Amino acid sequence: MRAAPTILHLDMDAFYASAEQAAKPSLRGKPVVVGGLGPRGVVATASYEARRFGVHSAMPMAQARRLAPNAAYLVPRFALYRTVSDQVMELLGRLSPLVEPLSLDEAFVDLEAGGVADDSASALAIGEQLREAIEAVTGLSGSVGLAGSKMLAKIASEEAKPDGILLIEPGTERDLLAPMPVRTLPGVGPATADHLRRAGMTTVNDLAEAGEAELVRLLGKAHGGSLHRMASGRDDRPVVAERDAKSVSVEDTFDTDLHDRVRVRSEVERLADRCVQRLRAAARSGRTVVLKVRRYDFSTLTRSETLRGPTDDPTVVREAAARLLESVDTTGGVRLLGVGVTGLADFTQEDLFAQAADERTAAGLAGSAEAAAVAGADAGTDAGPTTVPEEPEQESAEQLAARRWPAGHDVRHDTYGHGWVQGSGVGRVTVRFEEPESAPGRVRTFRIDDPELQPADPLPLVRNPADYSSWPASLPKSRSGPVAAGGVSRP
DNA sequence: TCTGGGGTCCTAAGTCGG
DNA sequence: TCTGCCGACTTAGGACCC
Repeated sequence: MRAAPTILHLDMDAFYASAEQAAKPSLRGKPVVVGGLGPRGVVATASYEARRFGVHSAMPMAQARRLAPNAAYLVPRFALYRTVSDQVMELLGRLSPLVEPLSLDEAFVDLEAGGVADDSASALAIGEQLREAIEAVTGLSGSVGLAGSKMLAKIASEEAKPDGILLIEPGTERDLLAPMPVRTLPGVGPATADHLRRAGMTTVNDLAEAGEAELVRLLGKAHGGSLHRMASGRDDRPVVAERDAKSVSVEDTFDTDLHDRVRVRSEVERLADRCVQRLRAAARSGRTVVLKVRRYDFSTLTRSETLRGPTDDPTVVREAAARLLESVDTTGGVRLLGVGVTGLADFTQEDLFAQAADERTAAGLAGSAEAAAVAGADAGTDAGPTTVPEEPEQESAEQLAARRWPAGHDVRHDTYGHGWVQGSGVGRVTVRFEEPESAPGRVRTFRIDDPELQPADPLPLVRNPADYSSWPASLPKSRSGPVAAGGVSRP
């Protein structure tokens, strides 16, 4: 806990849904739901208009459709969100070398380390300027929380939502926290909240008064201890700029459960290949291979195998995953499969030699020539969160149309210009022709194989953004040194 | 109508070596 | 050599986060 409220938490408001509304004028002011559209999809983000119907994230899509049948249902477009996120993070990087992104739409900033704020007044001023800058550059709104610790800054931005700013003055945090429900604290989810409720604790004050020993007894050393500190308003976790990933994993939920063992096996190998592609893209290698299986009844189990050394060889990972699958009973059906790698190491030249030596040994012993094959595969897949049809070869015309023309994706028509897919089915695709800065546009319907219609890249949400290249205006001298040493990357 | 995908951290039990 | 203890590591699962 520091003396001045100089930790800033930024949270973009209903990020995915707001980005879609900014991209599609006809959706502004309307309920928008972004998420997986398959039979097992869930809501990623609901616009505030959709939330009024009771729709919220993590809710099954089918339930959302019943609550808000007239909302627009869109598939997420991570490329667009990442572009906007990069713009936002670039602005944050101007405030401090210490920026800790939590996701595409959220980050902590240590304003003190940036030398841009050292008291409440200057922190508030910077927070307001930041919100203006984000709005001007991206067209979207974000909420800002300011406090002396990460926990309180995050609680503050949550309270400020939507489109607001809130500063928690040091000295007031205990009183502010006391009446809040335990779920407010980071690390308290449904299970812990239930546990605490059974012990008679429902508010943050209950936790603070229970004492550390009691919480440790209930929840264990690490969790109980940290919870008691949080409940007492104590949180000295630093803002950490760059942390290395500790694992890489991919998983797929299937539209219908898999029963065929051969099919299960081939899916595992496909996932292993995708996992390795990601691993290689990150220039890492890993030592422990993890297989995840979710069965028909939603019971989930994992099996792992630790190799003698780190690898990024697709054959090695594929075979390890296949071995792990042998120990899993899949009768009854498989709902989800996942393959991951942990125990990550930086990919080094030595690894390359070791790898090659291993492969020669393996080839020599087992006589397997393919072991040395290089997996240059780079399919550039961007599957998104949609679930996988069980039998691609038996796909209906409807599914085919949805795959070629995903709801919400951009298109360009030779005659009518830029638009987005409003829906598709029975050989037809419906397109609304509008752009981020146009008036709401008109809808037209085409055959799904209309040669004039092509998929298109998202357009920038703001065509000519205001120039923030010299923001914030007055930079204290302290910035020149630490920035270079701190190593925050700015495009 | 059930319940995504990508992660992190913690705990507990078993094993192994010194 | 036997026994006990400790620490490190592996494995599985659970909770939580966005």
